[in-house]
Amino acid sequence: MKLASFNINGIKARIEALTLWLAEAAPDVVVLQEIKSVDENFPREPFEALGYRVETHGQKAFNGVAILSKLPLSDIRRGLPGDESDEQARWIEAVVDAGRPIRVCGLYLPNGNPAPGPKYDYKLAWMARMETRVRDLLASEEAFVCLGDYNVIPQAVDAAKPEAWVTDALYLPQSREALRRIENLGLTEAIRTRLPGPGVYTFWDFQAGAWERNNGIRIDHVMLSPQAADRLEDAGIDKAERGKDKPSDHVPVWVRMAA
DNA sequence: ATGGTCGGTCTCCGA
Repeated sequence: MKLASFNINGIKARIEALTLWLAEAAPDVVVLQEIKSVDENFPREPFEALGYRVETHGQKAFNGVAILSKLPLSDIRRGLPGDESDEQARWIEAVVDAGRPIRVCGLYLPNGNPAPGPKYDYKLAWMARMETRVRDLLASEEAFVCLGDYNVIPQAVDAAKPEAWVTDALYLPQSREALRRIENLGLTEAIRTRLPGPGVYTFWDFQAGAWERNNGIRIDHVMLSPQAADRLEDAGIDKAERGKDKPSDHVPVWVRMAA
């Protein structure tokens, strides 16, 4: 089974690039971030035509996540637990009924800039809530995967120019520490196990010729529970997508698991 | 040294 994550930066602008990639990469399940659409306006048809079930958790203009799956889904949940007042659509999860079930959590972690400030406080609070959710899932001992746009550069090796990020919410020590707290609960980051770097990136800014200069960062991650890590076969990054027509600023990341 | 680009949208905000 192949699972993927792709921050598409607007579903309406990405229908063509996304359908072309899906036809070529053929993931069984893909989680999307930044759909920037309400559920009612999400263009389901082109994806259903490719054999995908479509589950969205959208909001107007910003954020928004989705799961596309060729396999049946159950226990679909929208929103990260822990704050009833949080209206930002950044978390969706479901159990994929593969040969053995696996829970898939698709996440769009807050950017947090400018830091310090209320947006950074929200990022850190959101990460604390995610830590709680991961603790609860680990206690269940089920196989699960948390994948998406984490908006955290884990280490200096994960940026072409780490010195340019030292005051940025994506790289501040507190952000990286919060990410380590989650990972150190017992998760395995699948992409790094196969592609340790340096020079392995998942995002290149639209500005200042970042792609042409390979001025990238690694911020899209795939975290596996111990039971899921046992089933990891391969992982990768579809870097070529960034060089195609009308690309997102992120590229897809994927893992292949034993069924 | 600093400006540069996207997407979505109550013409500027978020990234």
